[in-house]
This record gives sequence, structure tokens and C-alpha cells, in this order.
Amino acid sequence: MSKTTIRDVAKRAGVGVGTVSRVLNNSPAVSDATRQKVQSAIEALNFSPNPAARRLSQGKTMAIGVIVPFFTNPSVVRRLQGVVSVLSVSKYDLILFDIEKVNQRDMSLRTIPQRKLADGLLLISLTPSDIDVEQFALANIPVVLVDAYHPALSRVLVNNVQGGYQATKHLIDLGHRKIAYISDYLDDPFNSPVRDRFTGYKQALAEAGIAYREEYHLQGEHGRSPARHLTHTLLDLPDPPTAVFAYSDTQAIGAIEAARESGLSVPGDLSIIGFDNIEAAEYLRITTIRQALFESGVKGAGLLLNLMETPAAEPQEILLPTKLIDRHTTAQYGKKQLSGQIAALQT
Amino acid sequence: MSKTTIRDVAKRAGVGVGTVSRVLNNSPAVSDATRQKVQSAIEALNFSPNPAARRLSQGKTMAIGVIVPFFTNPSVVRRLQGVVSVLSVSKYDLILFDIEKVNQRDMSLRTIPQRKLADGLLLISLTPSDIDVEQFALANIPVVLVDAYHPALSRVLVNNVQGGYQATKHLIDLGHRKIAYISDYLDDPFNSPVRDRFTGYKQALAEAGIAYREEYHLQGEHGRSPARHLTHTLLDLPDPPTAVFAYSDTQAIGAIEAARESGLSVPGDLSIIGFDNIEAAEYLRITTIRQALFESGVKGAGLLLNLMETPAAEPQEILLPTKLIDRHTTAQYGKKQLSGQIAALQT
DNA sequence: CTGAAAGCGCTAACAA
DNA sequence: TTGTTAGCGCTTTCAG
Repeated sequence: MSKTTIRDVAKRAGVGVGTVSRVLNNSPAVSDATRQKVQSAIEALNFSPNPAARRLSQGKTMAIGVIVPFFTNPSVVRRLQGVVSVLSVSKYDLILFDIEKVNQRDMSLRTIPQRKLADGLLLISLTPSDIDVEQFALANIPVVLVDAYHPALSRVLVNNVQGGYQATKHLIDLGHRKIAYISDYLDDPFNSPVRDRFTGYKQALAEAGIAYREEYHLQGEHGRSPARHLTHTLLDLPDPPTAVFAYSDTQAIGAIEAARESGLSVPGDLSIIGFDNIEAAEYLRITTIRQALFESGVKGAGLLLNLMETPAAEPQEILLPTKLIDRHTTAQYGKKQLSGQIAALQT
Repeated sequence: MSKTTIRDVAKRAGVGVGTVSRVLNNSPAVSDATRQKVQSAIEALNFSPNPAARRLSQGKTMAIGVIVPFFTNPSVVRRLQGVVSVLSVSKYDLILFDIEKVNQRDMSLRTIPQRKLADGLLLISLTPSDIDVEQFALANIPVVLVDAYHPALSRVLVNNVQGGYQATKHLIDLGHRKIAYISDYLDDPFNSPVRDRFTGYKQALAEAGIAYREEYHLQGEHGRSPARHLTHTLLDLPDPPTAVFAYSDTQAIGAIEAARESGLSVPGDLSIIGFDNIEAAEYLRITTIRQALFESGVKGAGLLLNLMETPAAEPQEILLPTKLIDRHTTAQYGKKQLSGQIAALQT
């Protein structure tokens, strides 16, 4: 079974290999009679064509490469789920690449396209450099960015400036004046959302006539634990903030833990707002900014599929909105309220 | 660039294609001098070999197929992350297949192997039928099961009977006698863990001299919301249980919601124990049975890689232990305690 | 150590 | 309509 080729089928059906190939590819130029013969030969032999050979001869891989950084990041996973949901019902196979290390990044982004492993590429939360983009062009492979931006590439992204603004505004409306922002490193060239949300944060502050305080903006590695530490230093400030806007829900969780460890109630003593609206945010009732994670993957995959059919002259852009989800980790400034407390996170 | 072939390189280096191929494959039978020439030609031309051609000629795909059901299930995702972590540093590409529908299941399991897309297959939480296994054998492709069992296939699995026993025993030790089990459908032929945990549940009950009560075992679709409904029917029983063992943490969360909606405190009025120890369980402080999700993926991928190198006569088995993680959703029977309450899930 | 040539299994152009 | 044949780009004998 393993070694049945198109030739075996041809022989058994008493036709030429070309005809078998035509049947395989649903060419209309085959009489029903022969098509029948070939079909039954195929079934009798339990034959299925070797994709490698097909790929080689037509120069298409029928696969889409999806590149993600830090596959453990819940929001990346959520986007990927969106991608998978559309690709798994398409005719394309999905090849997954995970880029954990920064130096891996450059290497992979360069080699993956030129390896001609895929007919299209989807980058999730990964901003390519100009050199990378050049490679894509050289390899002549369609690329779509999800949650990342490059002027030359089609992308689906979320309005992060707006989201940062909404989060901060929400806190301001609640009466807070001392509002911190904890985030990933701002100077990471491949992470523009950090900067965008920061921009929104400062916009809201400025609009409300609140001076930006440098000590209220702390950066660190992404993750719960680093965020916890960041929040502790915030809380240890001589004049600590009364509210914190966390770059992600994951970091918001770390912030909540820190508050708890410091004996502070959330939101009674400290208001915390996250970003993303991952599942855990719902369970934990964290106030957050919703971005359409899953949908961004769906749209991205859809866009890529389109582009592969009919290439567009101009890069396309799909912009997804953000929305405040008001839950239980933010409260009016100065108003102690114990009921909303995150007891689940307390010892 | 896109069209540079091994022949171009050969020409430029002034050698034959065979030699270039040898260099590409690190054959020792090349003099340093020529190797140098070829190397620089490769770099000058920015050449990289076409994998489809390579695959065709050596009959290997250098890819591993990973098949998962319901990619949205958090524990499946966690296992997959383990798989990715090892595969992404291996020389194999990872082709991901998601099987959402049951009828998709049969189709895919049959066609994927014979498509010769991958040199090895990893099934996560998916039990193949005998017919599937036959196909694997026919295609002569190594397969490893993660969180699934078939006598003819290598696998890494968790001791679910033990886990079910531990969970139930924990509840019994706490003084509970009326213990429910909510789970996925028991008769799903492809989900043996449900049955295994059920076995453990009954064992613990029997050992403690507690009669098994049919009305205390409710089955439904997997997921938070179905579990919520199940728990409500449990709670509406004339003689409701005082503790529930949920097949998964996801379902435990649904159970907690139901308790909250019924005005019951957890664990004061109702003890709830989950299974898996997904991330959310930690945030929510849910008592649960830990199974090494990520690790199971790592081991599975490792095992497959081994098997591909050196096929084993006998199917291999790696058994991972379970462990009780005592958190805040279970308590001594009859002892009202409000402190551990899951306030985060309350209105 | 190296070049030439025969495939790997399939598609597509060309005849018939 | 159908059969035949020339590649697709690479690996791998087989000579030399």
C-alpha cells in the first residue's frame, strides 16, 4: 500500500498515467467511463497521491506556515485557535513554527520563506524587520501579519492606542489620579502594541490634565511573576499609585497577587485593569480591555487565503476595535468596598 | 533567488550537482577545497534546497504530524505546548491537524497517514480505532499516543484511575459521604480517561463502604456551561451531594458557578474538586488533581523521536503520576468556612 | 574524491 | 478524450 504509485493505478485501470492524474485533479477532460475505471482502481489499490511529488511538480505546497512567538502566551494561543479554526477546514495544511528565542527569530524569519515550505505565511504577534520583508518579497510569498505592523504587509490589528486610552480613561473616570502602567519592555522593536497602549495611556492622562510620572511606568519581561515584582516596587514607592493599568491580563493577575501579598484589597485599595480579555480574566472577574483575539486569527487566516487567490496591489488592513469590559477589579477612588475583593487569590 | 537550484550552484562553483548535494548533506567524501567553493557559491546565490524535491527523492518528509481534538480545550493546548517545545528545536517541522467533528475524526485519521505528509504521528487525547491502527501499520508510520490508549501503540499516559481515586478519597477523608461525579459522556469510545477516573471514583467509594448512587453521576458535553447545568440538576436533587468531583477543571469552574448561582458557598456548602491543574485552576485556587500536561507532550514527542530513530518491537509506555493539589474549594464536611470562598466568581 | 546519470511520483504540454 | 514524455530539484548509485 505504501508504495502504490500513479503508475500502478494506471496499469490496473488500463489507462495512461496522464489520465489518472486528470482524474485525481478533477479535470473535466475525462470521459465518465474511464473516470469510473480509474476511480475503482484507486480504491482497490487504496491509493493516495504522494504530496511531495505533487508539490515538486506544480511548485505549490498546499501548506500555510504560521509563526508564533512564545506559544505559551495565552493571547497568542487564542489567536492561533482562530487561525486553526479556518485553516482546518481549508485545503491547506498548517505548519506551525514557534519562536522562543530572539536570535531564533531572525534565523527563522529568513529561512522559512525561502525554504518554500508553504504557499503563504501568517505571523502572529511578530513584527518582521525590513530585511525580513525583503526576503518575503524575494521569495514572492504572501504574508499576513496578525497583531503586528509593517507598512509593506497586509495585517489585521487591533486599535491598541484606543485600548490604552480606554483603560486609562476608565480609571480616571473612577476618580484615580495616580495611575501606573506596567508593561513589557517598551524598546522591543518587535512589540509595537506595548508602545501603542502606552501612547493611549499618556493621551488619556494628558487629556485629563494629569502629569505623566515616570516612576509610575515600569517595564519588565512579560509574565505573571515579573509583573508581580513590578507591582511590588510600585507599591513600595513613597507615593504609590492607586490604580494600575497592566499591559496584559496575565500581568494583571501578577499585579493582583502583589496587592494581596501587600495586604491590599482589590479594588478597595488598588484598582487594576488588564488587557486582552483572556479566559482567565473572566473567571477572575478582572476588569479589562477586550480585544478580539480569536477573531483576529480568523480574519488573518481569511485575509491570507484571499491574498493567495487574488494578490492585491496594496497591503490590506483590517482594524479590530477594543472594548472595555467592566468587571470587579476597578472601583471608585477612595471608596473602600470589600465585596468585589478577589478572595480567590488570597491565602 | 526564488529559482536558484542546485544546478546553478554547481555551475557557479564549477563542480557537478552531485558534489553540491554532498556538501548540502555533510557527506565526508568531499575535499575541503571543493567544499569551500561550493559553500561560497551557496552563500553568494543565497541558495537553499527545495524541501519538496528532497523529500521526494529520499522519501522522508522531515515533518511530524500532530493531531489534536478540540484545539480550544485548555489541557489539550497545554500538552501541545509540551510537544512544540521539543519539536521546535528538532529538525522536524510540525504539521498541526485539528479535529473538531467526530466524522472528521475517522476521515482524518485514515487519510493523514497515507498522505505521507509526515514521518511520524502524534495523537493527543485521541484514541484510534483498530482500523486506524491498521492504517498506521500499513503506512508503516510510527505513532505515539499522548493521553490515549491502544494496545498496539506506544503511548504516554497518566494514571487516571489513580487520579479519580485520589480525588474521591480526598473528599471522603474530609468527611463527605454524598459525593457526585460530573463528567463527559462515559460511553465515548475515544475517551478512556472519563471511564478510568470513574473507576477510581467507584473504587474509593467502595473502599470506604459508601454505596454508589446512580443519581450522583451526571454526564454531558465537555465544557463549563454544560457542567454548570449538570451541577444545577445535582443541587436540585431531593438529597443533594455535599461534594462534587469534576472530570476537569473547566467543568469544576462550571460547578462553582452553579453553586454561586444557587447561593451556596464553596467550599462551605459544597466542596468541589477538579482535575488537570490547568492555569486557571491555580488562579481560582481550585483543589484539583494535577496531571503533568506539559510534560506529557514533552515525553510524547521525545518518545516519537526515539521511535523514529530506532523502531522498537514492543509498544512503549510511559506512565505519568497524578497528584492532589489541595487548594481552596474543598473543605471538611459540615464545617462552614467563609474565608476560602470564591468571591471572585460571585456577583 | 568527483562527475554523470538514473530515478523519486506527479503534472502538464504535446501529439494522436 | 487519451497516451506519451519531458521535466520539477534533489539524492544516490556507478564509474572513473
